[in-house]
Amino acid sequence: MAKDDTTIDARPPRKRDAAATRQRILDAGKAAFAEHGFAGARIDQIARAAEANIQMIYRYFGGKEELYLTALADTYAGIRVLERQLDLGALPPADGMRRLVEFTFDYLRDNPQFVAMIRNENMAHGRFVRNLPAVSDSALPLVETIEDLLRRGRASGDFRIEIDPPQLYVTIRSLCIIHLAQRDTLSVMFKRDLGAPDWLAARRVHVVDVVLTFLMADRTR
Amino acid sequence: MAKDDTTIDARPPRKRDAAATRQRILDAGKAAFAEHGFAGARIDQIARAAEANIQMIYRYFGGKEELYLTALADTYAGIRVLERQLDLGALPPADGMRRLVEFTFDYLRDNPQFVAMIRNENMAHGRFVRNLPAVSDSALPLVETIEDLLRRGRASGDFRIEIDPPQLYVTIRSLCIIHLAQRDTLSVMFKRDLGAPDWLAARRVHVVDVVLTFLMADRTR
Amino acid sequence: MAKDDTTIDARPPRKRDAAATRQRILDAGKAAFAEHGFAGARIDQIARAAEANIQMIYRYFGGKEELYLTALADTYAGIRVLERQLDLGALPPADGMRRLVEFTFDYLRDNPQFVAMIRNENMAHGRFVRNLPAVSDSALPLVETIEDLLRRGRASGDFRIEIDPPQLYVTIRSLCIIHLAQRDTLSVMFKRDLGAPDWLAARRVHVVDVVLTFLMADRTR
Amino acid sequence: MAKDDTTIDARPPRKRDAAATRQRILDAGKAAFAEHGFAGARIDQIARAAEANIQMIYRYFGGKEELYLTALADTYAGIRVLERQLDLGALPPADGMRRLVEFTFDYLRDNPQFVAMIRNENMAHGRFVRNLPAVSDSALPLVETIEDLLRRGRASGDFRIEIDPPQLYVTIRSLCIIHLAQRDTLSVMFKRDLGAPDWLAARRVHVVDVVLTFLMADRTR
DNA sequence: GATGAATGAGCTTTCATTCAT
DNA sequence: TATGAATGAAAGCTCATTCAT
Repeated sequence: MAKDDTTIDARPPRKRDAAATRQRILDAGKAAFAEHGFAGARIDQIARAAEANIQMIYRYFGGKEELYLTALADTYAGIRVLERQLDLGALPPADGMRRLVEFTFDYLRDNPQFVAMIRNENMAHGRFVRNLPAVSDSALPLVETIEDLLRRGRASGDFRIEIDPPQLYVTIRSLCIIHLAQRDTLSVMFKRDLGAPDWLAARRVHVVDVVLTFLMADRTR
Repeated sequence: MAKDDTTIDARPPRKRDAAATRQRILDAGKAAFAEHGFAGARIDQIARAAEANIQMIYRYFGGKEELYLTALADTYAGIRVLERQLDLGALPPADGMRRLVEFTFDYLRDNPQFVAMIRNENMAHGRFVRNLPAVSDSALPLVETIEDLLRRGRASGDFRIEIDPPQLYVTIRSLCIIHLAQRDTLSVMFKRDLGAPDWLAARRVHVVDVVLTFLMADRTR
Repeated sequence: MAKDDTTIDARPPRKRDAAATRQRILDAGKAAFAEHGFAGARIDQIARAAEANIQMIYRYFGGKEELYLTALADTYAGIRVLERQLDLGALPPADGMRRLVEFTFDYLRDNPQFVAMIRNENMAHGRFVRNLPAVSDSALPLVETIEDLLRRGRASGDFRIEIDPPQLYVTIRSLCIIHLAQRDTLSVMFKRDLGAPDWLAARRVHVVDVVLTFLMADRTR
Repeated sequence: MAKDDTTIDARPPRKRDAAATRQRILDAGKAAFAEHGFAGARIDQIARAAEANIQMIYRYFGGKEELYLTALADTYAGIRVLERQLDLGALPPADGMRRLVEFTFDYLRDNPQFVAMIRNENMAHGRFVRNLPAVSDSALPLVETIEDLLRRGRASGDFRIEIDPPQLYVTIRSLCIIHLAQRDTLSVMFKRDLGAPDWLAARRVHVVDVVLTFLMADRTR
């Protein structure tokens, strides 16, 4: 009946591993903040979810705010690492751009906590994110990547437009994130679930199409 | 008897106009919810901003939640009305589409409370918006408008692509709203203010370009 | 038996008198702070003692610290008023001095909260008292009174010593307060209760004797 | 194997000396209790100040309360020892009395922790001090000393007054301690620092004068 | 219609203390 | 002997809400 026949109590006696406890708290915090925002997340609920107790949050992080900051930094760290591993320099520009869009789309789709944290931050008017170097420095490599793709694309004749890299990235980001960041309102509006797999698949194709068409279309005719 | 009409009363001119008081509360509520979200907004602060007192909120709306719901409905009502007045049927399809994009862009730019309420709702997983017919019914005329534009555009040869109207609208919405909904994080990321007038002007041109290019580009070559 | 025969419940239904509630809280606060010090006093216990609830403390005073400050100021206000009513100018200098000492002795004996608050403040290194004008200005009239007595005493030949008024007042204060401020330690030390009426009576005589002898003794012989 | 005697160990020289650790904790405790009182002192802060950790406090003393008791007893032990070494029996009565007052004055001035602990105890209504034989027995030799001085003084004609020895000692103590025990309130009141060296020097002279004048004055004239 | 008084519920944070190695 | 991990209990404070004029 219990999950284990031989032991009476399935629960582990007591975790005495600081790193593990800290990590469980951080994970629980990320989940809670993503789900409820900074103000809405409850410190005792995070502790319970982490199978720890409240005081451990204070011991390991200092307080709710510090835990949030850590969760935020940790969340941003994820995409940063992957973006750097992309290595689009070896691909033909159109392929590289397609790859970048798809990566962005997939990453956001697969990391709802990241999307949620972005929302939190904008709700708080960037109060915390403003002090995270991980965020304010995250654009540079990305912009350089895009710049390189655009340059090579124009050189090869694939891309026929001059475009500010940040402008382009904002567009890519917007196309890839809107159905996640505003999933509920849009889903109600269109009476379909914008998080459903088939819809996501269709949108992925569409988004790539929009971006590449924009870059490659012949406007001279 | 007590209050004498002819004497100058030292007391501040207490508004005895129920409708006006109600409206002031609603406006203050919309501002507060937009600024701080549902959880973050303070009922007493709303009362003070409305130059009313807390109990009036309960009298006129029933509670914080009901006030929020009213504020939400009211906020959504605004765009609905304007969307219906658009009357794009008379314009050539490309012009109509440009008009639609520009209207969307401008409306969102000029109504930050609307953008903020969308964020609130998605943070709350659509808890309130789900029950607002004003929202769930708002897409229909829009979809019909787009359908009409697309049909006419394909007929005229201007538009060379088959596209699901909701998909297109999500794209338009995304391009027009991202720099507002995620203004703070993107501004930190790119070290520039995405709410600045010149940036907005540039983006407006870009957004129209992206949409129209997508629809009009010749993919056959 | 109960205060009213016809009602079942003797408790008043609910106090709706703001001033009375505020006063009850202040009184309870003064008692609690005197008894347990700032850190030791409990906000909920004060509320209960005042037959109010915690939130009223915040409503009327702003917080524990502000309540303490008010209690402190209020406590100091008491002696200030009485000191000003002393009017020793009409008495012969020796009588005036005796009167001052006796007043000081009696006031301190009859106002244990004042003595306790002095202790609190010194324990807190004057953190709160420093910002109370009621305290820092309280010495001036007193010093002037003493100065007048000393001048007149020297002129009449009753007092045969030159003495700094603050120095004298510190001595008077010390003689009158020590058995109260350090009642417990001294009582343990001497195995008798220094708060007992007969001991107090004896000390009162002694204290007056010490001060007057000091002022009037003939040191020339 | 692990720890090598001949190699320089990078680790800080961990004290493996139980007695030394205990002493450091006790010293830190005395300082902390003197500074902040029993309730205000923090157990972890004491541990840190002692360069030990919290658990050592429990190991060596049993808990906060027991540490406080030990600190209290230790503090009282100091003055006891010195008082016994005074040996005033060899001095002429007036000189002996002067010596007693000066010793009391100097000891209190130089041992602020003692003054502070007295305050703590009176704040706690003697809860701890009551059970310390070191305190309740401390008066006896002192009273005997004073009795001897008074007897000899009256015999020699130097002292012209009958006075209860405890009464006199309370007066001496009061004159010597007030500016220390109530330094902050009195300093604020008189707008001068009662702990300043020159003020202390002046008071020392004054205090001796008050006591000796009281004892030696001719009241018969 | 409007307002001061009162309250229930909950939240973050702190502190002394004990457990396990 | 020493230390990192964990916990029970409570404290101060805030917020939405209702009561009584």
